[in-house]
Amino acid sequence: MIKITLPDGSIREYEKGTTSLQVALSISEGLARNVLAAKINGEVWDATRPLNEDCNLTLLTWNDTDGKQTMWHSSAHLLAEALEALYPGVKLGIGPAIESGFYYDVDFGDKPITPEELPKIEAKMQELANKKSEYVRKEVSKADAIKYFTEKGDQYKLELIDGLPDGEITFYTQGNFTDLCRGPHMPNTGFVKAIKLMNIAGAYWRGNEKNKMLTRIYGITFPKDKELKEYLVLLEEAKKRDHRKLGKELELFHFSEKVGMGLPLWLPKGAALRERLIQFMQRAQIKSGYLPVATPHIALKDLYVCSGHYEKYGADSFQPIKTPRENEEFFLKPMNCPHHCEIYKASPKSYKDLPVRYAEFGTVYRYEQAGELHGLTRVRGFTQDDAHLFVRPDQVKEEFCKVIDLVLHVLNALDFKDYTAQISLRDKEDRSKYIGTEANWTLAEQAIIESAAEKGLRTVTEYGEAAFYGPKLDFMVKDAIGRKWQLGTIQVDYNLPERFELEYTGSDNQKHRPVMIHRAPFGSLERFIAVLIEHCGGNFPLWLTPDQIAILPISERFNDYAHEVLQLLNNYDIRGYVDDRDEKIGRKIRDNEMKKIPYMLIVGEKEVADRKVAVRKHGQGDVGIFSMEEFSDIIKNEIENDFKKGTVKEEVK
RNA sequence: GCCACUAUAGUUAAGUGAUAUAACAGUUGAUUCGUAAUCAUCAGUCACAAGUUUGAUUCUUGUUAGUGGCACCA
Repeated sequence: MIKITLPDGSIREYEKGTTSLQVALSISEGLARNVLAAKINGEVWDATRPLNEDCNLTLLTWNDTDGKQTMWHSSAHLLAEALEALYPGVKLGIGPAIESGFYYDVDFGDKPITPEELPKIEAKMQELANKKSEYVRKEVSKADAIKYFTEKGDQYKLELIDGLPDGEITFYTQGNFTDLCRGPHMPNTGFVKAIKLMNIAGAYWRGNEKNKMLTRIYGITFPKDKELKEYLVLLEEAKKRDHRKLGKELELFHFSEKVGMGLPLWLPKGAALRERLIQFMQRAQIKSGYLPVATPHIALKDLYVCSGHYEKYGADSFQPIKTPRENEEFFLKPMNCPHHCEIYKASPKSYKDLPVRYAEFGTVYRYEQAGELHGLTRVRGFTQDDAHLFVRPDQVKEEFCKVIDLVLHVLNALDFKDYTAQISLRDKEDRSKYIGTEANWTLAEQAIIESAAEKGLRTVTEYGEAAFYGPKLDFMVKDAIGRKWQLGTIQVDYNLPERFELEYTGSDNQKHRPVMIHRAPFGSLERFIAVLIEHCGGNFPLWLTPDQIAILPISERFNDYAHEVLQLLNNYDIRGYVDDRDEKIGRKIRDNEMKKIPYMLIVGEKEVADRKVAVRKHGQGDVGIFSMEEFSDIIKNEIENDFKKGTVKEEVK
């Protein structure tokens, strides 16, 4: 007999070799019907796998993330089975579950499939699912595994087997399909009741661009048809928040083929938004002891040779601009840091001067490959809210923590709650791509890890994601359709001070090397605004929105009063416009609702007589009649509330 | 850059081997209006280039740009 501990703490005894599914059955038949997999001592197992020792057991259903993942992974196998049935001779790559659904990478040989064929594949999958074929796990020797796939002629699987140790290889079979797979899988294919193959894309085998490109088919499955429908509706809703769509509708920015791809043009309303964000950051930075600096858009090649950027990115940058006579080479600036190093060097520094914090809204240009451009999130010309802190080694952690505060101030002020801080460290094995000494890297990595822990950030650690010159802490936020983007970034750099031979005089009267911290709480303004648009669905916080109010005269007769109201409210720092088009009030309301204007002030006979305004709030409707002073208080309070959430400590120096 | 798909007016779309349709936006005029679309009027386009064809917006090829991925991201 073995003892099985259930999540509620109760312990039950079963015969050795009992499966999780049988355990479920002993609890309730309904539960057993819904069990997709089981978590055994924290590890996800097939529900049909025999249990031979005492263990903790959690049954997993569709309501558990791991349950969903199991079903989606099994669905990938179902897709593969359907593909083998419909397209004999296809070669299979890998087919994992992903955050929403699954994919399978397939080599169709010389006859690629088209999106029109997807419904046919879906139908086949459903047909196979309805057979309720069991997923059967089998441990195989490496030799047998190689034999099987050699006979099948699937070189991709053979390549995968090649990298696996003998004795740890398992096959899973359902129906007529057998795949190399670690598992786990759901008990049988019958759980799949709704299937949607989303799209087809190319993907390099094993993610290496030197390898062949396989066809990747993305799909998702559900245990109920209703859930699929809901999911598709959700996707539609998300598309409505796409910043590219809203940017057009709200007249924020524009791309022109004539100007060039990836080069955003900011329209007046978008520019107004940008300006507000810049002001917001400038205020916070002044409080935190930053010194504004400004640098040109081009610099001599030598600057980037010195910084190391030329060696690393020279070939993948916009190519140099040459002077006609001297033939000097200038590069468009891809970073602000080398310039700031030169500013640091412009005067001798004492240990008493540090930390020095140079801040610049610097516009930089990077040659991004055509295929990677995406709305405002990935562009070729963008503005960073960049700053470089030159600090003594003993100040690194304190300064790092202060920068985290600043980033949190930004995220709080804009109501971002769902973010993760990603700690990017060196690749564990390959260290050839990094420059700088082992000791400095270790110091920097430690500083980041400790600061993040001290600030209580929710972190994920990624090895191999560090910049070539140092580790970093990135704040990752999701867009409307779940794609993750890096916003704020903080990076420790021991390399540039070395390369630029930066120094300060210590209390010992000796020369010392400062440490540099790169930081950009927004990251790039372009990307930040893109994510912000999607985050708030175009309904910006009142302090930020380009137009806070629209004044709507009932008819032409009240236009003069409307303009007078605007003038008065301008004096209270409230901005907006008068909608004095020759339209009926219903029309004006509709149009301004669509433009997501936070407050509409309607003025007619009564309002003129009382010198008041009828206030209508976006998305809520009529909220009553107020005097200008009362209305200004409403606005002021709302803005204050937005800001109460974030705080920046005053810098005392 | 790679794989696949797309390109019709400012926007969103319909359609065709004989130069094309609608809605909204825009113009002009009427209307002077009380909380999500007043009526009428006018105007404007088949991304670009080459080819096939009596004839191409439609078919083919190329270019450019966009979309979904992959790879890349100082």
